[in-house]
Amino acid sequence: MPELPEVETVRRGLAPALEGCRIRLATQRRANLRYPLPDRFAERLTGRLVERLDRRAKYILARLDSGEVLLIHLGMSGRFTIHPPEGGEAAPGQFHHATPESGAGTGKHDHIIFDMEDGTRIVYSDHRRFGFMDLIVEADLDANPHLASLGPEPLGNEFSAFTLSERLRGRRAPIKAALLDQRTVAGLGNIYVCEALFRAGISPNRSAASVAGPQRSERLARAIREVLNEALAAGGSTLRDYAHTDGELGYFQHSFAVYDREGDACSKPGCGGTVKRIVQSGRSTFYCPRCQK
DNA sequence: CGGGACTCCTGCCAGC
DNA sequence: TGCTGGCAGGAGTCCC
Repeated sequence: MPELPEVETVRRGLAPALEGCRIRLATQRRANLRYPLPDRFAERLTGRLVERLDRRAKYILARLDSGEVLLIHLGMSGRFTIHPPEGGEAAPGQFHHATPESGAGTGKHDHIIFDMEDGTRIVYSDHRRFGFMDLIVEADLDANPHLASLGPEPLGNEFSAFTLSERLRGRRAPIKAALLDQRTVAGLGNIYVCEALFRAGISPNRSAASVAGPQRSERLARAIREVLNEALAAGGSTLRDYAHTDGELGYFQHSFAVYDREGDACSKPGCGGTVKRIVQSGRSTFYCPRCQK
């Protein structure tokens, strides 16, 4: 689920339940996710006020009144569900709005539980456990290894054709691999890299360096911003009164032009090509060999 | 250093 | 129906 648009959607969904709210009780049901949880993880969260919820790349950052930041990465399968108090009403904008049921948070893969002061229960579950959480002193945040080497936010002001070009120059790796590298641009994953390259008409096999010129880098930078913005809009628009807990977010998956569409006719008007699947550094790439050059 | 292969973990689905 | 292999939205580590 989680590339930038999904993580931002999750952040927005969690915000009403967390921002300005105090954690009455945090519970960890195992000692590790992808990595060991920090010492006394649950105790350090219990009683804390969540002052603000931010996002950087694919990370969610919960700033706490203790001066620490709870860093959250959803990995491949990390999910939050929000369970309003019995008899309570879901705030507008909440997602994964589960019907209040005792037993929420007791599933096999429910690893972390936040019981908020107002009775809302927030459950983090992650069946593959590629996600992780950490607690970091706020002053040390920028130096944190997870965050320190991240490239620019693609929807932020510092991202442009020029900054993209600078980060592609001289790199011999395929552009597909370079874009998955979070040091190039932060927040892209397999889906949106495929989609952005399709929109830009750039072959995933082309070397990163060969995309560093002004024309291609401009097209690619624009395509990245476009696809992320559209996905964000699709995710956000369907989150309101979203009533499932199956982890599906938004409906942008119906708008994929190439991702998971092997064998389909290319959607570019007049192209006539067929979407192909190849494997690059162990991961599927979908593209149209006809119009992506 | 850059880049590619491998790794972690579990679930699901197609194919036999 | 049941088993097997392949694949899944990520990214750190190791090795050349």
